[in-house]
Amino acid sequence: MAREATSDSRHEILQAAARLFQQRGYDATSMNDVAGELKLSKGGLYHHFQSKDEILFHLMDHAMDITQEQVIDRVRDIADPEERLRMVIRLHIGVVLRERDREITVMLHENHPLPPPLRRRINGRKKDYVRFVESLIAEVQKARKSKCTASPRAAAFALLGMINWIYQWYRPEGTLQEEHLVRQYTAIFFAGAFE
Amino acid sequence: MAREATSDSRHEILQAAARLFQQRGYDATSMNDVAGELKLSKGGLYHHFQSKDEILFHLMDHAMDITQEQVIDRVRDIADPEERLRMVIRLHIGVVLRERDREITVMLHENHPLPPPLRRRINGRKKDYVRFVESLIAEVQKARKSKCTASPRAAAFALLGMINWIYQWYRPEGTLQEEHLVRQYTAIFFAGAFE
DNA sequence: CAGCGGACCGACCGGTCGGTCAGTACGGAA
DNA sequence: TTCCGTACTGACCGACCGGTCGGTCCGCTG
Repeated sequence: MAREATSDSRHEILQAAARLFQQRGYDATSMNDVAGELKLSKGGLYHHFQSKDEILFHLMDHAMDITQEQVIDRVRDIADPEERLRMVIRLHIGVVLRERDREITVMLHENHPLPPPLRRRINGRKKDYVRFVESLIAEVQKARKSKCTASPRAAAFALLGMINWIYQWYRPEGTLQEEHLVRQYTAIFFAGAFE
Repeated sequence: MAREATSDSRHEILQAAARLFQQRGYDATSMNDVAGELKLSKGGLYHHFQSKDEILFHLMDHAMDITQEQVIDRVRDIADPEERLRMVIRLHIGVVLRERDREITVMLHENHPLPPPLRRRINGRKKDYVRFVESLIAEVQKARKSKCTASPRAAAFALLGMINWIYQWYRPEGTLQEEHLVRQYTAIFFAGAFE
């Protein structure tokens, strides 16, 4: 009971913080701003978290949890590597665009220097994800017996770059909708922009 | 004389600010930090610029000048659209990686809310550049008589995303060097990751 | 009922921020 | 020599920052 209430509070704080950090940026958001969003004082905030840094860390760590659950775990059972990669592209775009998952864009954008141990943990998880995409690309290249002009590493960075950059320009009310984006990005990555 | 000296000072201030903003971020860099880099007091800084915002604006505006000079102006005389696009990719990557041009990554990363007129000017110039790339892609598609599976707009965003994201992970001491990057990104964008 | 402990408030801390301003040093024009 | 504009200093301002702390409220347990 008590534990759950605490956990709920922490979760609500993280949600409010994610929304504000995404809108105004981490540095430009004060702890008073976060407290004001909830029915809480700044002091009350520090009952749940030790520091502003800790909030950012948990936000980012949660963003990596979301990526794990919403992307990696959901493609595990797809046998064909190419289909798996196509689904990764679709799901990863979905996670970046989903308005509910604001933690993702906060994690993508903020590079506030966390205390080294925390920073290492987040960076490690990010690198794991890059390696996951990289090895999947390598698998597809192998299955297709392609000439391998592109190294899996560079291809992974290119793919993650084009998807992760979306948050910089995407507007839900714009003409480019999620399904179009998925199809076009997939086509470009698999066959280039001119096939 | 006097005007040139002033102009020189402003330029030096912008350079120092660009370096610090890139390293620590705009919000985390104080005007004292900037002054400390030069032989100047904070008050002296305000003799050359009205506000911290104004420095950021001129930094970003200069970043767009660099893009204009180092990319757009240098491909104007290339007749073949495909060759022109290949050169744009090469030059744009060069600008993002060049350590001298720190303004570029500051402009790419910071989204501090500038006063609306200034914000509009920067956003306008950014959009102009996207349109430049977009129309170049359309031209290449036309010349190649390609089936046009990808809309030029989405392709432009994809290309700019994969290139602009580079600053997030690139380390000069790493194994992926500029020339490799240029060749692989060009290959991927033209023919996909598996041809 | 007592009393304990988690949740929370709000005043407060030292420090830093962006920005201001009176004053000064100085080079050149008159 | 006087005077003026430019470049610049350094002390200073009010606002606000992240974080702390003594104390209060209240539901649960015994």
